[in-house]
Amino acid sequence: MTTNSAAYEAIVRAGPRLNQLQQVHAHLILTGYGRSRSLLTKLITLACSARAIAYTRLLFLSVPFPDDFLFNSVIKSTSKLRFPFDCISYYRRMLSSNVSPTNYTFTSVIKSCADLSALRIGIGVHCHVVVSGFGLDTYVQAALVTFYSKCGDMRAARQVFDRMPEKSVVAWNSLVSGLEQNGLAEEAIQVFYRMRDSGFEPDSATFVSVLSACAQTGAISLGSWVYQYIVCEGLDLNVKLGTALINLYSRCGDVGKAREVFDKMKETNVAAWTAMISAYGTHGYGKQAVDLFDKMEDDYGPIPNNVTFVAVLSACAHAGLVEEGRMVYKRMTESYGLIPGVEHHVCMVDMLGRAGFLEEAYRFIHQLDATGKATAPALWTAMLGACKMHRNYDLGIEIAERLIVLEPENPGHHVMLSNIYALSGKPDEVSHVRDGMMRNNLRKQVGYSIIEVKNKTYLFSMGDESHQETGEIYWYLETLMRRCKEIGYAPVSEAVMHQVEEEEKEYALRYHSEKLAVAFGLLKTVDVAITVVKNLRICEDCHSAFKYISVVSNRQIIVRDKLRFHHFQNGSCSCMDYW
DNA sequence: TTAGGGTTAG
Repeated sequence: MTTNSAAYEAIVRAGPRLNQLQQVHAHLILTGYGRSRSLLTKLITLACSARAIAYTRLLFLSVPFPDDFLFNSVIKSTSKLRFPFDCISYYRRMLSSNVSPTNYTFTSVIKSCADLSALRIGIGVHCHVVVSGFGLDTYVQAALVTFYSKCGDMRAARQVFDRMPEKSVVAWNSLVSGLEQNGLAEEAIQVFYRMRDSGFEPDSATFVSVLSACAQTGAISLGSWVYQYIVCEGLDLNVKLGTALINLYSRCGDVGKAREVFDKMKETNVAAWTAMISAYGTHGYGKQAVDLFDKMEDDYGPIPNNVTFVAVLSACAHAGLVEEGRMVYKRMTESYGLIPGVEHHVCMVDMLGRAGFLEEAYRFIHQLDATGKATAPALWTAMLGACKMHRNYDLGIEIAERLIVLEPENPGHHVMLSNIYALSGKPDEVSHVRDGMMRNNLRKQVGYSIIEVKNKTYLFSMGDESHQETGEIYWYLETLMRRCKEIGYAPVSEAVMHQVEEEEKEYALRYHSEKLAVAFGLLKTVDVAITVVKNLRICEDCHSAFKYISVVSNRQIIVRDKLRFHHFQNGSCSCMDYW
C-alpha cells in the first residue's frame, strides 16, 4: 500500500467482513497509514456494518479528537444497524466533545430512541433539536413522529405532525403507521383519507399500514380496494405488501384469497410463509398449516424462526394435532437450535391441555419450573383454560388462586375462578369472589363486535340500543332465537358472569354484542356469508346459538374472536367445538 | 478526503 487511495481501495475491498477488515487494519498500521482519520472513518463504518460492535468501539477509541464527520458516520451506522445504546452513547460523547450535531445526527439518534422506546431520552433530544435550530427539518420531524408513536404517545406524535409546515409522504406514513401500531386502526384509516385529500400519493409503505389497519377492524372493502389499486396501478407486490395482504384476507375470514396472494408473490421470505401458516392455524386448518410448514422445509424455503414456530404450534393446538405438535417442538430445538420462549411453552400447554392431557401439561410446566422458567402467568392461564374445559375443578381452583396472587389486577382470573366455583356448585365461593372484585373495582373487559355491511362498519356492544334500527334488530334476533329453540337450542348460562340474577342472565346472553351483530348482518344482506369481528373470545352460548342460527337462516356465519376463527355452517363450527 | 436521513409485513 503505497498511497492513501490504494489503502482506501483495500478497505472497500474488505467490505463489511470482520476478518478482512482486521487484516487491512493491521496492514495500515505497518505501512504507516494507521492514523489516517479518513481511512479510520471508513474502517469504522464497515466494522459496524459487519456488526462487529466491539471492534467498532475499539477503532473509534483509537482516533484522537474525533471530528464531526466521524461522529456523524458512527452515529448513523450504529443507528441503522440497530445498536441503539451505542448510537446514543456516541451522541453523548459528541456533545461532551463540543462537536455540534446536525439534522443528520438527529434523525439517527431519534431513530435509536424510537427503537428503545426511550421516551425521556428522546424528549431530551427533541429539546436539543429545537434549540439547535433543526425543529423544522422535515426528516427530523418525521423521525420524531415515529419516535413518539413507538413510545405510545400518539398525542405528541400528532402534535409534531400537525405543526409540520411541509408534510412529506414519509411523515404521513409515519402517522398512519403509528396509529395502526397503537391499535387506533379507525383513526389510521381516517388519516389515510386525509392524506389523499391533501394531494399526497400513497406508496407501498402507506398501503402496508393501511392494510394492517383494515385487518385489525375487518374493513375488507377498503382492503380489497387497496389490492385492486395495487394491481391496476401496476405497483410492485413486494414482500411486505404481500404479507400485509395475506394477513388482511386471513383476518377478514378469507383464507382462500390469502393463499391466492401468497401464490402470486414473486418473492417470499420467512414472514410471508409464517403469515400464511398462521392464517391456516387461526382458521382451524391445522393440517394445512403443518403441510405448508413441511413444504417450507422440503422445498428449501426460508429458514423458520421463533415466530414461525408459534404459528405452527398454535395451529396444532387449535386442531388437536398433538403428535404433530410434539414433533414440531422437538424439531425446533434439535434441528434449528432455537430456544423456545414463553409463547412456545404456552402453545404446548394449550395444546396438551385442550386435548385432555392435563397431567402432561402440568408436568410440562413443572419441568420448566425446575429450570426456573415457569414464572409466566400465561402458562397457568392456558392450564386453567384446560381445567375448565375438562371440568377438573379442584386443579382449576388451585391454579386460579395462584394466578390471582401473581396478577391481582387481572379481572380475567377472578372471572375464571368465579365461573369454576359456579360450575362446581359452590355458590358461596362465587359470591365471595364477586364481592372481592367489587371491592377492588375490577370489571370484566367490555366486549364489542364489528360487522361490515355495504362498505360501512357497525359496532355493537352488549345490549346496545344506539343503532337507528334497534327495534328491528332486536325483533329479528328474538325471531331467530325462537326458531333456534324450536330445533333444540338451549341457552348456556354458565358462560356469563355469575353476578347477575337468573332472569337478567338470559337477557345478557341474548343481547351479547356478537348476537346483535350477527342479527344485523343477516337482516341487511341476502344469501352471502357474514363476518363478525369480536375483541374478546366468543362466549359458549353464542357459539352454540350460531350453530343453530346457521341452520335456521341457511347462511354461513364467520366469527373472528380474540384468538381464532369460527366458521358456522349447517349446524356445526369449523373449530369442532375445540377452542 | 471520508456519506448521508425519516416510513412498511409475520
